[in-house]
Amino acid sequence: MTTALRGKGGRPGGAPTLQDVARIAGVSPATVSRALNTPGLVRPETVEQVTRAVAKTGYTPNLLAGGLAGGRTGLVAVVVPMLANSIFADLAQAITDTLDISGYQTLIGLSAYDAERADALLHAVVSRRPEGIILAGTDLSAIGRDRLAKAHVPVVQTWELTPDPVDMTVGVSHAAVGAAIGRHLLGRGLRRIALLSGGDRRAEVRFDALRAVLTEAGASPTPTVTAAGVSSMVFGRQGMARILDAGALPEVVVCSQDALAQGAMAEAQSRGMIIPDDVGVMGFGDVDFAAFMHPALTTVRIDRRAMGRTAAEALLARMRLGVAEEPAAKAIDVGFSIVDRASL
Amino acid sequence: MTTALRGKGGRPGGAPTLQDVARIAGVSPATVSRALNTPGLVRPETVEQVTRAVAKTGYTPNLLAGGLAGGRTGLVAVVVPMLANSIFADLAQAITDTLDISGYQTLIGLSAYDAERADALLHAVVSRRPEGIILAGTDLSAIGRDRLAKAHVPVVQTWELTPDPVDMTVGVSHAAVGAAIGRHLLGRGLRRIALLSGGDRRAEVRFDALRAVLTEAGASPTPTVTAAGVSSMVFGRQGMARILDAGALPEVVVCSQDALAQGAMAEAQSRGMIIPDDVGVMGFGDVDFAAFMHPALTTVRIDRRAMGRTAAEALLARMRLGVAEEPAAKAIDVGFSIVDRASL
DNA sequence: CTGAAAGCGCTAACAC
DNA sequence: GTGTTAGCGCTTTCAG
Repeated sequence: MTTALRGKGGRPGGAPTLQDVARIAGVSPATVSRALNTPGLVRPETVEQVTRAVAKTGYTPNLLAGGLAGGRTGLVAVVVPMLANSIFADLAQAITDTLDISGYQTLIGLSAYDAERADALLHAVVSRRPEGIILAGTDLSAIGRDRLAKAHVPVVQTWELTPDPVDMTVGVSHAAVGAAIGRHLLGRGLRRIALLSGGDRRAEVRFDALRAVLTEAGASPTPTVTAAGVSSMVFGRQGMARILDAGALPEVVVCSQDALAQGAMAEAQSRGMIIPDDVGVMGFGDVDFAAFMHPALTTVRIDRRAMGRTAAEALLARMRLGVAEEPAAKAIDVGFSIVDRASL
Repeated sequence: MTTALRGKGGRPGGAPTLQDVARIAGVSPATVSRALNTPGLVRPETVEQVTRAVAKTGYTPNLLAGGLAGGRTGLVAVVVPMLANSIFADLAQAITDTLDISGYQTLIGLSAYDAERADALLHAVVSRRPEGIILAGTDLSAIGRDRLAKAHVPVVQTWELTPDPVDMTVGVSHAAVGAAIGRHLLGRGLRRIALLSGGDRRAEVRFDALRAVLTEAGASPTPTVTAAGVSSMVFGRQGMARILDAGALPEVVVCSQDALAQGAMAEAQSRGMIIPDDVGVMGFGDVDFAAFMHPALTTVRIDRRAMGRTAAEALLARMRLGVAEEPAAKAIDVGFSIVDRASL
């Protein structure tokens, strides 16, 4: 198992070490370390010598050793369900970009919407001793929570505003979104409202809140069609077909994702219906994309890039503070907005 | 800077160590290490004792220390330009999933299509001593190549079939794609062909090859419109407008991405044109998505998931082989297919 | 099958 | 400013 990593001095096979650099620069290893990490504490000429020796040897620091010795790994772990979902790709991207500026590297783990996977992943992740952890859209089992707590590391849970965060949470309240959608539709005088759900837990939270608002206002019943599956657009189309075939044409179909809404619109249009005149469609997620696909689509806008940035910044602040301290804020609501281009 | 990572025994603050587990289990640290990593070499009862001690202490191995001592980090680095682009999100996802099965963790780095960023990133990445590196859609500068070579680690370059790979390459030949598109269109008797390019280098490679095929066949000139920008759909729409406004209606508009094609179709449709009767549109990339958006869209299908899997598997095989050996194959062409639903 | 000993490459007090 | 001295927590020969 003697890989290229191993080997003695630096000559045959093994990567050059701090020692090698020190020898060539004619200084002690400690000085090389300082010249590299805190050049302010070293005489400029010495730094220069070290720099030359580094160039000559092609030295690359070993952060495993550095992290072990110094207690700082420069690593932040980000756990998302999957990258193929643009929500999490955007979040991960924004988080990575933000952390990068502060010199942290991002270790991304994919939990696959699976609690067991998430637990195993958390174990693996904590083994790398990250200085902070961001969980996006990942529900935690009891043992997952426990692992995180034991890691003694700042944790930010994001996407959804978690009711009882392990440490901190940054996101939106999906119940608030649902209620806002309900009030918005009622405010427009709409009563016959159909729901098309992708079936994920957060969609249910939104729709529950939405139903509550409608019920309270005495609005007509709201049949819900659940269309879960791999391709949201395809299922959106099928779901819309079911709604339209069911008789009683709704004034508006509220979809739990923009992709679903797109499929729904495609189905309506293929039947010669005009949106929003014949039927309104409402989405959720990425307003820019959605609006482009159909200017008459109303949707809920959540700025994922901003959310990712906020989450990362909250984590960084917390890391500076130290885990022992109380965080400045346990929860940050980044909010949302309803973008209505249809005048439904 | 004494973080929670540091501290002595395991009592106040610091995470429990192998030592702690050993003490509680009443065995030596070496035995604990074996019980955890190579349980086959340890008496079952001993393993049991260790397992209990691990549970009792809530011990999580420190992979920094493990990697440093053992020379195996269990880490593979994946560098992609960005996650917000679904091509790379899909690739990264497939790679991560595949590596996960073999027990490797994925360190994802974002190069932002920027050679300088990529160089810095590579340095940071190599510092973590990954056992393998996958570069997806990332062009390498001379110094980037050098860093990689010096890392003495298996490297797979993917997405594009790199002409002169550092180590191995897995992907498609974009020149072959372009030529195939050309032959396909000519075969359908089409001559008035417009090109709508997103402006990236690989798109240019495809279009150069496409133009060459057309020219050789004596096909009519092919005006190219370049529409680069943040939102491909919006630019696709604008680009299509330019093409349509330019006069001479083409029989088909070839777009360098599906998103561009979508925008182009939206523009054509908004002008009351029927696709593909009035004008054909051809895309590139994600056939499922594209086909759904418009059944009359012809596109080039590249299976990113399969590509990611193949790249990861090639890397794993190479890692087993050892960097010293010659790889089984320096290049693997995963191919593509043209999906024509329009009968253009 | 298990223990003792020797590092892996680097940082961090301390001295000088 | 710079060198010396100890480890960080783990794996791994090498004995037994």
